[in-house]
Amino acid sequence: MPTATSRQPAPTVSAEPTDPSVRGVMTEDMIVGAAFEIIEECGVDGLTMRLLSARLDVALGATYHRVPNKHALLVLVAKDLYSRVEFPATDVGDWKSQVHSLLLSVVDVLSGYPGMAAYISRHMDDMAPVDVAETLQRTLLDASFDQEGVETALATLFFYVAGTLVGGFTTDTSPLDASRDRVRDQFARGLDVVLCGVEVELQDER
Amino acid sequence: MPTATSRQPAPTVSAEPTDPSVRGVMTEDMIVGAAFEIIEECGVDGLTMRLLSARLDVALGATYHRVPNKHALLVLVAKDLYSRVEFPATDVGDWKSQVHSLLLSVVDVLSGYPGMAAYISRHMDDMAPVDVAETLQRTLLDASFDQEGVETALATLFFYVAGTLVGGFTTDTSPLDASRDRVRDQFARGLDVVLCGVEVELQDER
DNA sequence: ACCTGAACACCGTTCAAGT
DNA sequence: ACCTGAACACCGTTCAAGT
Repeated sequence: MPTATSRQPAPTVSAEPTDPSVRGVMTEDMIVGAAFEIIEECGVDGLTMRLLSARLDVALGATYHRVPNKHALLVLVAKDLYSRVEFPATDVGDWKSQVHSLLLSVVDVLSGYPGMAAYISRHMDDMAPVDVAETLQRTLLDASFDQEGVETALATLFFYVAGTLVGGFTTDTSPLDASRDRVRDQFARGLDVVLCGVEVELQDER
Repeated sequence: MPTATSRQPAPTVSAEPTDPSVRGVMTEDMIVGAAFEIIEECGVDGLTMRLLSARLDVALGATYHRVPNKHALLVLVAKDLYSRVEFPATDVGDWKSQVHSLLLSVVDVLSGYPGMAAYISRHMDDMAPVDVAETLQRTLLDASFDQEGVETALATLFFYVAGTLVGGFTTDTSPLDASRDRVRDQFARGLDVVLCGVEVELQDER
């Protein structure tokens, strides 16, 4: 039975580079975990290789021993975030509700880490959410869109989501959960507007 | 007769803070102008107060004598860019085509300055394009939207535009004009999809 | 193999000192 | 009033040196 498929829970990153049973080693997971904490509190702009090292209680060089640079670290962070996105069941609801809940999950996952979406948007080459994109594409194709329609719909949805994440949620430290909820609701309403436009586009094609 | 109203052309910034006839003074306009050149070539990330001062052939402190800090400079740059946006005539075409051409002008103006849209998105408090927002609001109200509908439509369009600007156009130095045109076309198609959804929303209200 | 910490080449911003 | 340039407090990244 095809149910909702979330991937994995917390900081899971690639294969184990070092045996975690050994005491005193600093794994990639620990670095990514600490990075999450800092980004949550101070945003991506507040994430500093020095601050990160201090929180891990190691020297600056030790962090660089596990992670080649800050960008690579943020790629790992993004990958981990994507693994938390919940993919809706393919047999429940129409394509619109499936796309709606998938993208709402994306926003929920990313909106808790200020500046992350902005960083991802600026580095789409390295950090594109391929699973999400492929799922969206499949969903639209199953809904009998043709290739060109899928392309337009995907780009439109994509830019709408990116815009909300970058512009809607304060990129700096926003301790106001109330405003986050308001933007979330606004996003959901606007998403339905966009999906409505996509549907009309679909009807024109058939 | 209400025709297309562009504001002013190139680097025009506020009132004159110093008499430009005096030799040897460095006006705010000169700083903003040099900033434009650098952003065009190197993006906002490549704009450095030192590089800017070097291009103006003055010491670092001289730049800070005219402009309080880098953020304030970018606010001036944004204001100047907004003045280049072309506002469509209110008596030609329907509301959809008016919104379409206004937002296309916004994209045209901002897409030439890599990283600028991303910076604006992160500092909406200081840098919101008020004229554009007000014009959009009036256009939608004239098209018989109610207050709530206008709000949703505005937010949706806004986020879509922001997403395209931040994600669609490479934020770094993109010497490929071909890809810029492709993204522009894609934006225009997606914008029609969004406007289509907005129109259906309007019909539901009436 | 893993970690340390000084060092390098940058930033934005400030400010005493000059003209 | 306007400008200079050294100085401060940061960055990301590197790398000889230790264990």
